[in-house]
Amino acid sequence: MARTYGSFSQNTAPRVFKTALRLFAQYGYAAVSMRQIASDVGVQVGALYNYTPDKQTLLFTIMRDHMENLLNAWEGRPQSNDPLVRLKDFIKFHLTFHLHKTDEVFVSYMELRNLSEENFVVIEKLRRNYELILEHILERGSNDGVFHISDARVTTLALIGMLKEVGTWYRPEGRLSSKEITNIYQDMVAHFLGVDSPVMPANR
Amino acid sequence: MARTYGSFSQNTAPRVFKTALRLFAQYGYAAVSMRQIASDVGVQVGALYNYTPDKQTLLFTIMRDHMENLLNAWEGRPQSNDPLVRLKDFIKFHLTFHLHKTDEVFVSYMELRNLSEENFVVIEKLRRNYELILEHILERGSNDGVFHISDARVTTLALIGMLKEVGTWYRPEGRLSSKEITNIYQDMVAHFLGVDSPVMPANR
DNA sequence: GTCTATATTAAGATAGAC
DNA sequence: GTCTATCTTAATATAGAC
Repeated sequence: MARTYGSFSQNTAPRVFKTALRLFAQYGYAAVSMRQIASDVGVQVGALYNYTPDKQTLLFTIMRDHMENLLNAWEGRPQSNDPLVRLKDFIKFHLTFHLHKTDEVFVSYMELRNLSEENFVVIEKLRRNYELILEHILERGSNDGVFHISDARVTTLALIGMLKEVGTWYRPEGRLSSKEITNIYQDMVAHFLGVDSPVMPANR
Repeated sequence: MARTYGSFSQNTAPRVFKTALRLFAQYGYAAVSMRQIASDVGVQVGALYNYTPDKQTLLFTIMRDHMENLLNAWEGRPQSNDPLVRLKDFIKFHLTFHLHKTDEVFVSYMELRNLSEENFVVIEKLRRNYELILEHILERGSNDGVFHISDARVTTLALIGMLKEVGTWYRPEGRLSSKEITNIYQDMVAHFLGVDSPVMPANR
């Protein structure tokens, strides 16, 4: 491929999105300028507009890609019929994904209000679909008598809150590994849902 | 008091801070301009600078006042020596405060990264002090054998996540009243901590 | 205490050269 | 595909009149 105007080109597209993601996570969408993104990528500001029609679309693309990756990754997994196994699978999946995609998760949560109305609708629907995965697992387990839940909706949201919180304090070099955290959470949540016997295949 | 330049003045100070709080909560600090605040207050932009030296201080003042109100309100309460009573008191206090100060809570959580370095240190310390209230209650209850906790720090953070989440979905006109939510949470958390007997003085 | 006017800086986005 | 240069708009903050 021919170089254009003396600059390296074929890697720019992914670098634009990665840089924007990192800066949005650190400073917030509204506080980051296109000039700052360009500077960190190592191009002039005009070049960015080869990769996005505007700043808003840059944010939207980042959030949509993340949510679709998340949903597709879950759908692509083998699904157990046992509610407790399914729940533990979900916790492991959620934590693995979220502890390794901290910027994406943070931006997708924090920048909802900076989406245009039409973009917000799209992202909110994807987000809701993800919450429904957990909600359905809980409903199923509750109906089967495996989980003991007083108010299903409140319990779902409380669990989501618990799981979301992890992203705010986890550090790869911290006291607990992502595997240890997963185990603690799996036990904590099972206990929380009043599961009778904690006897389970280990390290599922 | 004499009116100045044909305008009403004595109410402006609180209105500036209330308006800024509302707009920061809705659109985010970086996305809100001083002009927009002035317009909503009903003054010209220059008038704002009678009440704050700059925009940053406006944000800092809002966050500091909120955190100090929160801590002072807790300190001013009678404190029980029974860990479970204390825990339920804290949950009730937390939810009552947070369900009625949604904007303050939201801004204090979302805008941390828009504080200047020196302002961040002050707010972070206040935030940490608040978390420590719950952490100490759990430690005490754990030592007394009333609560059954595997990892104290993770449990504290999980609980904080659960409690924080409430602010994102509670609506005064929603299905559950703030009183009902409080009861559900008190029971859920007690169960979560493995408290043996749910027999408690009601509506504490 | 508030106004109008303005200084200064920086933002998003585009045009046209290479 | 990227550059430089520029258009247009809007931001924070200040000065001085009333």
